[in-house]
Amino acid sequence: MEFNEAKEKFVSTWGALGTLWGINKAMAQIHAILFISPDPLTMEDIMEELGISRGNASMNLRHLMEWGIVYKINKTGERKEYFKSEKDVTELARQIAKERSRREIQPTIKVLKEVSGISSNGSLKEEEFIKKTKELYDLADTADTMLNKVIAQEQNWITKTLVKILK
Amino acid sequence: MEFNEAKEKFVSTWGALGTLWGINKAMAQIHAILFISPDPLTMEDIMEELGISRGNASMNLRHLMEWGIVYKINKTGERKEYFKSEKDVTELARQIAKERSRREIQPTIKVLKEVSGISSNGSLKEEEFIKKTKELYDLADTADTMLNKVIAQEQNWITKTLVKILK
DNA sequence: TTAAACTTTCAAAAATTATTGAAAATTAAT
DNA sequence: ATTAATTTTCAATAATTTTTGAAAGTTTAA
Repeated sequence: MEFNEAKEKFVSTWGALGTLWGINKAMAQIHAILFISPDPLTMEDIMEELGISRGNASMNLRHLMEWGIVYKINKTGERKEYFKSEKDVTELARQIAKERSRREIQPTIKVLKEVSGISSNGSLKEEEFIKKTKELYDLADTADTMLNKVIAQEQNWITKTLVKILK
Repeated sequence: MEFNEAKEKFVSTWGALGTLWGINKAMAQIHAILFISPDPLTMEDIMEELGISRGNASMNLRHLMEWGIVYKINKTGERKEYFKSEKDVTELARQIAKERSRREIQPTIKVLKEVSGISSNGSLKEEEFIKKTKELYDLADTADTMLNKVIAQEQNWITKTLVKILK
């Protein structure tokens, strides 16, 4: 496989994965080309490389910046804006995990806590509801805590060791 | 908050979370009502409770069965089919993780391995491509391994302890 | 301050995904 | 074998999401 084929394969796979994760294709693909590019790219570069419109590029770059995984840079003496992605994969994983926890897991945990807190009238239906939503609450809370700890900036001895042992 | 309000809130939150995770709303909501129901439900019950069509219920029940988190049961002497969900949250998490790993992470890992294996012509572009896709490969592989180990059926001493320590 | 270079916004169009509903298929009892 | 109960399939429709493109907005330099 030569470079261009590999690049296309990578970009389209990254786009497809994004789609499965609720991130739109253009956003994931823009991230992909920035991630593998040794130099920052302009909006024009991105539009051309992916064959997408200016509006699309602009909006998705904004989203990527909101996620904290793409930065805008200005080259002195140049009018155009350049974009580059977070290059450290650990940091990338951390940002994504953080964002997903904030947007998805935490709101869900909040609702699970609320609804599992109702008082039961003693019926089987209500007892079961409370029991099951409590169990989900515990699961989600554990998962979220672990996600945050494992990904946390300061990797402590335990987690570092753990990664080695588990892998 | 009384039971019906709590139930609706739970069902709709579960549906919304599913959507964010690339699982359609009906599928997630069907799972939700089965999960909190003390008894198995018929397709009719599900259609009525969620206000969805027969075709929709049928297809999404099939998907849930493919995911291994809903089972069909037949009551002796009854024509109708009943459905019940996996009730053990640990098992639920395990099945979901397994399915996602199989459908999403593993195919991605495969592509990353392929594309990072090309031979470079020595240019900065190609060197960077190989370096970055290799890093992603390592990250995805580590994440997948950990996911599988932590969720694995036979929780060993290390993981059990770990969950306690991290939480 | 004007003009050129560039970016953002957003209504409309296109593409994708989910849902319906009715016909076809299946199942089980008579 | 026929019928009635039930489920599945799938083409058509509806809903949602993404993308476009051009007008409006910004920024910088002269």
